[in-house]
Amino acid sequence: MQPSRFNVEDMGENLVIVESPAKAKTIEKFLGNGYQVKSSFGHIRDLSKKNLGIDIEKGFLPDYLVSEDKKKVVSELKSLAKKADIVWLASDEDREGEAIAWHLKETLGLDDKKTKRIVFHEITKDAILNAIENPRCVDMNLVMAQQARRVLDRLVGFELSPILWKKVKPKLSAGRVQSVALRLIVERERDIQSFAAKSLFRIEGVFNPDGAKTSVKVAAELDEKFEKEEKAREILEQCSGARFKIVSIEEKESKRTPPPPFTTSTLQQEAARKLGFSLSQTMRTAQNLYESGFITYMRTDSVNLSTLAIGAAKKTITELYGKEYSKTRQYATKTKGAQEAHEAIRPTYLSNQEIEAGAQEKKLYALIWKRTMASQMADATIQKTEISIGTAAIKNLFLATADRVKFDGFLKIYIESKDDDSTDEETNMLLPVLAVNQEMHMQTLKATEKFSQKPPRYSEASLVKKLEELGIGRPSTYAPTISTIITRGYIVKDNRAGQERQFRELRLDKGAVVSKTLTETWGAEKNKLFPEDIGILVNDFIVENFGSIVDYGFTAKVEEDFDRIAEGELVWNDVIAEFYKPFHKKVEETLLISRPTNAEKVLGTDPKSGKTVSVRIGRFGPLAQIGDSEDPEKKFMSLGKGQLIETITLDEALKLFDLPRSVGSYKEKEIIAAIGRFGPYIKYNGGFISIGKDNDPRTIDLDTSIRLIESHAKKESEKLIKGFPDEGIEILNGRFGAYIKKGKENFKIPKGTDPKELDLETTLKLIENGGKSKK
DNA sequence: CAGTGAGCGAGCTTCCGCTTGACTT
Repeated sequence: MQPSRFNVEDMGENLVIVESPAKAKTIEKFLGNGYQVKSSFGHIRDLSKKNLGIDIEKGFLPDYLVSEDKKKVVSELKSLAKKADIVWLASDEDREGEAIAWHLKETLGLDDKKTKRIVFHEITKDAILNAIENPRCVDMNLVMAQQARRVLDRLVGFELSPILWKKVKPKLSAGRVQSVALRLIVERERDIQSFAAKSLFRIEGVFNPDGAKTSVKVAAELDEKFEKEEKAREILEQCSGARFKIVSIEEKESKRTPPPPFTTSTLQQEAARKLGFSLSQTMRTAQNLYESGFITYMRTDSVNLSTLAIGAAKKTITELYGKEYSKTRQYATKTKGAQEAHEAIRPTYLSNQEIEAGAQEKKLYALIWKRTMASQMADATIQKTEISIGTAAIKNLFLATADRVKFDGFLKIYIESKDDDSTDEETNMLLPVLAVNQEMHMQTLKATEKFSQKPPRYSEASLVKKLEELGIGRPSTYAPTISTIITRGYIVKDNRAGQERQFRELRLDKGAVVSKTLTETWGAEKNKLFPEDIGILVNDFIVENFGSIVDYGFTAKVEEDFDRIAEGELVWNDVIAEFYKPFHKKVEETLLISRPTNAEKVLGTDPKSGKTVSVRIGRFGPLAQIGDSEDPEKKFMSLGKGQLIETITLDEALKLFDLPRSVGSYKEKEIIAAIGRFGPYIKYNGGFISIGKDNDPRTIDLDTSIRLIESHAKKESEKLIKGFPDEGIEILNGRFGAYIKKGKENFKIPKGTDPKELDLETTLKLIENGGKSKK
């Protein structure tokens, strides 16, 4: 099936190297005989990890090494390259891709004569054959721009992190991207803590055009809100018994356009909002879809669709919904610093509305299919009706609006979700036919106290959105960056219970205003990002000393320089030198100034003992302390979940010391209740039993504790399936099924083996060749 | 694998971006 111009005799042996193995497989099919397509699995070399991996004296000369896990790939590519007549470097067409091509050329020892650099924007036979006919050389300006990026990140990361080890705690980290992500979280938390909610009275009435005859209702809201309850009451009183009529009716038509196809960032956001997926879940599932050939590449910042895909969308939309639903659109990427080496994320075959795959894969595929299709569909036409209702009794007007979809267009299959989960207030989906001056009967009227909303906490997905807006980070690093600042203990992804708050409601009832105080729950958080004390400490330290690095515009600024290096207008190590001189000076200064990074905060005095109560970060995390450091009787307690040094009150700190507490005794042994690292627990007979969310260690009673102890003992007794005491081997029932335990190590049991039937010989064999599980 | 909270002081930790497996007690 191959075209004659590419037959074996003409071209000899050809080796094509791409970045991803899934891509390699597809391309090999298109090229056929004489072409072997292999993958480099991304970058093959990186800066040495010893010291900086950069010789600053020699103009920031990088010391590149083949990474340990890439040695196999590199040696395989080397031997294939030796046999090949031509090596085609087909890595992505962006800064990183160009660098990969150059590193391959250097590492494989390819000479210019037999090396060709090619790029293609879509994986179709035409595009690939066209690329092969138009080869070029490796663009060294672009490679040097990547080198500048790499060296800058290494300098920042490997000079800032050690300052933290010395001043705060070992193993901490800082970097151009992660430190900004942390800053966003810490600053947002402070905004939330300092936010003072204001309340306003909102007045809502329900009107009916013909008294009690029909059930058609118009819900309308007064065009003014009031700070004072008395003012709201006054309005309600004035409206009592008043005659209302329609003052105006306005009709407006508006269009809504579909959102562009998915990029990594928008896919992560929508999968979180619509499917409740975490970032890592989305990326893992998308990877599966990509490897099975269902979707295009999932790490992209491009909203571009190939002409092939646009054609397929037009055909499928016309078939499924009719010609009037199709509208061909080309989207332009607006994101800062986008490199657009790939297409948008879309189904490889748009005619496949559904696929055979796992449950998560199916759901994510359906989302991608709908979004891609919607992006090629017609605008929706919305008819908006605005009615105002007035009375001679007050100067204000009541306003009612209704949206009616005249033509659904793309809304037929896709509605984009919003970040804030504020529910839309009752809207009138259908307004009855009404006329100006028509009389309206007031059915109900009420005033409700509504509080202003605090700024929303970031979720993983909304943090990615913010980072992308700032041009910080890349599609391949959004999820790992957030994982890093969680692993460092800077932030947590957590749920928090809401608090109760009272609000007032006034209602007009038979001509009189009746008021009551009601209670609502507010501020509950699910899967949101919260800073931890150590994160706040590290952030403040970096903002104070290295504000320019965590400036929200820093990355955008250096990206401009990288672009100019790529254009050949600047020399890469000049750019680095200019940055490094003042940066390194500040590093040295900061190391010299020994400053107390961990000053304790005094909360007040313990009324019981008269001793000082303080909070600080200890060796094992944040703690509260009663009594000063010289006090031999001083007491410590770890802070609980959600408590921060910055915000904890004296009362909250004192409460911590209510635990551990003795619940009573059972079979002559004492039961102690407390809160540990894994949540609340009771301790009995030397063992720990988790008591779960439903029990509070401060109030748990003896009966409940005994029940928990008994059920725990029963579970423990069922844990041991079999034992070989002489060898110190046990076969146990664990969370993931049966496993073998020898000493402190665990071993797997292959599927299909009945653990009860295992004899010593096979068990020993399993231990010997069976994969040891870590830890 | 939980309740601690000082300690002799070797050698280690760490960045961002490109890619997939190996792995889960």
